[in-house]
Amino acid sequence: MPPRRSDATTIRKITHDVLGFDDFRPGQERAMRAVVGGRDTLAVLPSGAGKSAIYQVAGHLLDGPVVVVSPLIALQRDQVDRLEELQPGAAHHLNSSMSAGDQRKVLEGLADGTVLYVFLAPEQLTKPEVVDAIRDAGPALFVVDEAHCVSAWGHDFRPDYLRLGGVIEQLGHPTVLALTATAAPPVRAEIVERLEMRDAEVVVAGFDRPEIRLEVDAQPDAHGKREAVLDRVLQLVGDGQKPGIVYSATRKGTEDLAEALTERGLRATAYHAGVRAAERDERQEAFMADELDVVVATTAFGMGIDKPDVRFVVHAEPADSIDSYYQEIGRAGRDGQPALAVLVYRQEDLGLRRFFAAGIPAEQELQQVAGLVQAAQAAGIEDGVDVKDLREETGRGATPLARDLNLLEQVSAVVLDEEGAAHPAEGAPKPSEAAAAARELAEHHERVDQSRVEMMRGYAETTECRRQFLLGYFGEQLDQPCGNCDNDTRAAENGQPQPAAPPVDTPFPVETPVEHAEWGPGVVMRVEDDRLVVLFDEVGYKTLALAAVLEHGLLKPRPA
DNA sequence: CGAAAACCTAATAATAGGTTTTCGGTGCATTATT
Repeated sequence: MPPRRSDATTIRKITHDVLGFDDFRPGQERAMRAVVGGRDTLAVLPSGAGKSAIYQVAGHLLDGPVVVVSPLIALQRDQVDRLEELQPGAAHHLNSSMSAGDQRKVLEGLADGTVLYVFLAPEQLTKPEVVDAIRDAGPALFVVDEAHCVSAWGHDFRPDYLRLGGVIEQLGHPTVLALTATAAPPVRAEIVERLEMRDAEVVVAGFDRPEIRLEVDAQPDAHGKREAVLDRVLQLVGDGQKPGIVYSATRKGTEDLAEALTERGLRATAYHAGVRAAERDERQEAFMADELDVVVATTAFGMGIDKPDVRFVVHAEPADSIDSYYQEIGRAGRDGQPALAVLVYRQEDLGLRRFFAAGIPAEQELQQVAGLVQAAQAAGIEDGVDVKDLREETGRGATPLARDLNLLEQVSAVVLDEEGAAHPAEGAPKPSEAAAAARELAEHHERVDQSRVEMMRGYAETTECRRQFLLGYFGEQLDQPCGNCDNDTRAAENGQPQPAAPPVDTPFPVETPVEHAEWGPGVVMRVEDDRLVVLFDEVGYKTLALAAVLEHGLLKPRPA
């Protein structure tokens, strides 16, 4: 159905009347127009760029409620509170922290038109009564907030993210709006694919954060690294550059660093998922209220932290990808004032990231799971196999089992019904064949994930402008070295400013589609003096020496 | 993959040194006890 009022004037008027502002952030208006015009849209916009304004304005112009999928209950609450000020009573969340009665009231409110916005986690959409209620209300817009979770969490941790595409279909495919602050091109492609977005408009804007200075402090050993982290934080806080966040890869690492910083007189605390909920909330609130100099945290600390005056983010270990790293350092300097991102780097620390990126399930395990599902049907069990039963029969944990089932589902061996029970797919291959196909798929994921870790290494070890490296990873070109990273500063001090732009006569400029004999099709992501970074469909990111490429004719241009 | 803990060993007392084993991140929902 064509929208009635999608013109720019109307959008501007609604934005002014409802949200009270007249100037759009980059990309914001374009995304609004696409959504109001009924087009599926992926908006990659920086935090604080008013992503929620996009669906708020659309909510005013469209006919039907807005469904917002949000990964954390805490985020749902924040967003409902914010909307409450603008449109009292229109926004509600729906999750297991509510009484059954309150949950039912929200669904009834959707039916009678009093609830205009509903915020929920993807797990809610596995319940048939929730999906039915939303479908019957005729939703106008389906929003996936923090949409990178689809790719980052869907495969094992929170598999219901991978099923959102099917849910959207069940809802009659309302317009889909996916929102995220960072996503490299392959992550964008996966979001569009998994959500089954049609003819998606992709809006990417405002990636650069020039106010964040980028530094890497390379350290040879564990002790030196620890001291370097502590010294740096003490010095920053001593200079009044606070508050800040220190990221560590392990819970134990956060506890150790927080204790050491406290001993040295700072107001520091650890934050990770092992801290009990009430205590975590207190620590987060203390940080927000400027009662702490520094929070030492795992990745549990982040989404929803929108504090404008964070002055530094120090990493005691590298992140698992540049996507994650950029998201984490992006929490600094949101007020636009200078901020600092330091990665204290040891090569060995990439090992943990490689470990998490690894893990191809044994073919035997996959075969066992596929076999159990088929055997149940052969035995005449109509309801399928419950995931809980599979856990008992295989003795495996929830996370690996979820991954196995996802893989088997993707190779058309297993389907999961609305209750979450597993059935054999129609015309399912034999368990042995399904297992082989699933393993192959897992190998593909692993190659890509490992290549993302390698790109993190590339960032840590590059001698060129770090901002050009980061932005290049996201497919954005920065023509000049930024002058606000350690490499550029060092070059300037040595009287050898970084070379301006890559030579224009390179045979494979950025964005050239190429073909490699072994690795297949890919796209050039980055060009340096003597090497190329190519993103291959099958194996992820690869760095190639330009000399070898030219000498052996490794790459051929490919029609786009 | 790498660090740290746990477990050995060789020796005749306490502990240094080597080998094996374990562990590591993110949250929804649900259910069983206080």
